Amino acid sequence: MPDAVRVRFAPSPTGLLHIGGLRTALYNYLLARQTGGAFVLRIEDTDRSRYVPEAEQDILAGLAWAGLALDEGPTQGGDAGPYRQSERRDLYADAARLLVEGGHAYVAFDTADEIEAMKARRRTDANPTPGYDASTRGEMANSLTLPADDVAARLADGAEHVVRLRVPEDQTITFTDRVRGEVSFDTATVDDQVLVKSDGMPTYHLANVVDDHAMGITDVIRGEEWLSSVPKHLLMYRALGWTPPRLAHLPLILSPTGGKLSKRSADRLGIPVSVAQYREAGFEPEAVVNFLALLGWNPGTDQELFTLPELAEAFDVERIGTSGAQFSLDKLEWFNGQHLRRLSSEEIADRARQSVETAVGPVPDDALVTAAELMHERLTKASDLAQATYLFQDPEAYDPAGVKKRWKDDSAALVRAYADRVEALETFDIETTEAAMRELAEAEDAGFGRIVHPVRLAVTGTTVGAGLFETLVAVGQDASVARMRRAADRLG
RNA sequence: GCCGCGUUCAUCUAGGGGUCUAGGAUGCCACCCUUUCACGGUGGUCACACGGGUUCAAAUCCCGUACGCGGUACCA
Repeated sequence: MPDAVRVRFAPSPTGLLHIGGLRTALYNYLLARQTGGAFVLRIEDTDRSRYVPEAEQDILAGLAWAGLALDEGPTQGGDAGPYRQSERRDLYADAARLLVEGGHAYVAFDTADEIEAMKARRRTDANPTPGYDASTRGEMANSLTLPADDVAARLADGAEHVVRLRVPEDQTITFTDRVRGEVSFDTATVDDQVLVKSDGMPTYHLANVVDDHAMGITDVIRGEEWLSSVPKHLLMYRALGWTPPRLAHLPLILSPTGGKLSKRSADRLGIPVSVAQYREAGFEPEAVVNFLALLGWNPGTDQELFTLPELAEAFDVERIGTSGAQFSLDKLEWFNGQHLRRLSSEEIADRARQSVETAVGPVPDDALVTAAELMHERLTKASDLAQATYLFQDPEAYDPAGVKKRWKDDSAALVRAYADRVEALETFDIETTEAAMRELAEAEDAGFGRIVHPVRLAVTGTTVGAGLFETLVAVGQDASVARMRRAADRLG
């Protein structure tokens, strides 16, 4: 029986939670739920220059919105805390010391200028980006080249320094990625990564390895951008005598035009990129989650519609795809409509309330639910309900194209005649209003369509919407009659 | 440039030597349903990047090329 699965989502609080980040979080969450393991949130705030104070709150809000409940994290705690890297510095310092003492890392004093000078010196057409590595570390100022007492003196002096990983020269690091299979790197292509920055903070690489080990993380699921740093991480695990977690690197989410889905490209294409934007755009979390889950993973069956628990059951790391997936707003909207249709009218009313009230002011509960019932099958987003303003107030205008198409010479007279019949109805419901119209059509020897379309226009101001008689009932007897007469007067 | 990863309809994808004249979904088009618009239903449109090999047989395996993406930071 293997150890219980522990996974983490480890975002850096440098901005709003990105949609790609949410997918990474989702896959981790799914694995945790499916195995009965733990889903941990760790805030990787080791870069002071890029730190955004509101980001952590946004990450928390985004995960909560999507329904990805945390088992451990900075706000609810857990046995493996603290969950912010800025609060775990001692751990990193200890690990760095161990690495240096074991000869797997070293202290370096080079300034940025000196490193740049080395690179300039080494730069050739064949090698435009020389690294700080086994081939160059010998000519730099570090504890490998300087006499021990000099190093000690500098350190005692408080000289600025970093700790670098001492990457061996000629090794091949091979590992198994659960998505990609066997991957290998030659250490000659890996440079001596800075592990501790001159401000004393660890870089991602050190902190990540230390924390994944300290927190008992068994499975790392993260973006493909980390694949090439795996050898560095593995070298550290080996040097520290720790067992590395299982690894799975996710293909990236691409913009609809194929490039990287960056803030900038997304803005240009008019697609949201942060989770907060999806929420504001009126997408349902269930739909976003479903869409994201299928962007790079598939269940191997024809099922496309999933709830979060269904996803947790069907999820399988081995079925994650290998190639980048382009984001498609069309498909997301389809998922949104599908998930909307699975909600009750009460739930839709709830989710549409804000947009509706922004459009027409306060609306009573029952009116909102009635409206939701009527428009249920027609909504792509709950907020679309706000477009049917006629369900809540008299139409202010009549769609010109609709008038042109549907309002004929006899329309005013027919609408007035129908208004009279509706007004006289003792029972006002779908059956009686429809019967009244059929009778009128017969009496006037006018086609049903000659009446129904103008009446819709008169009552709603548009040519589209739910069934007319259902709409009439929702609007109410008096209001319907009044609207018909007013339209007959106005449109002539 | 170098290193790594990838490449099936416009898009998300199934498939992993014969069952593939390549399946599903979105999009688009048409038709049906229908008082409108949707929903739903039916049908259509549309793909194995290219070139070599291996094999009786390749979308599937191997090699190369092209293209794309990632990395090449004291950012994550």
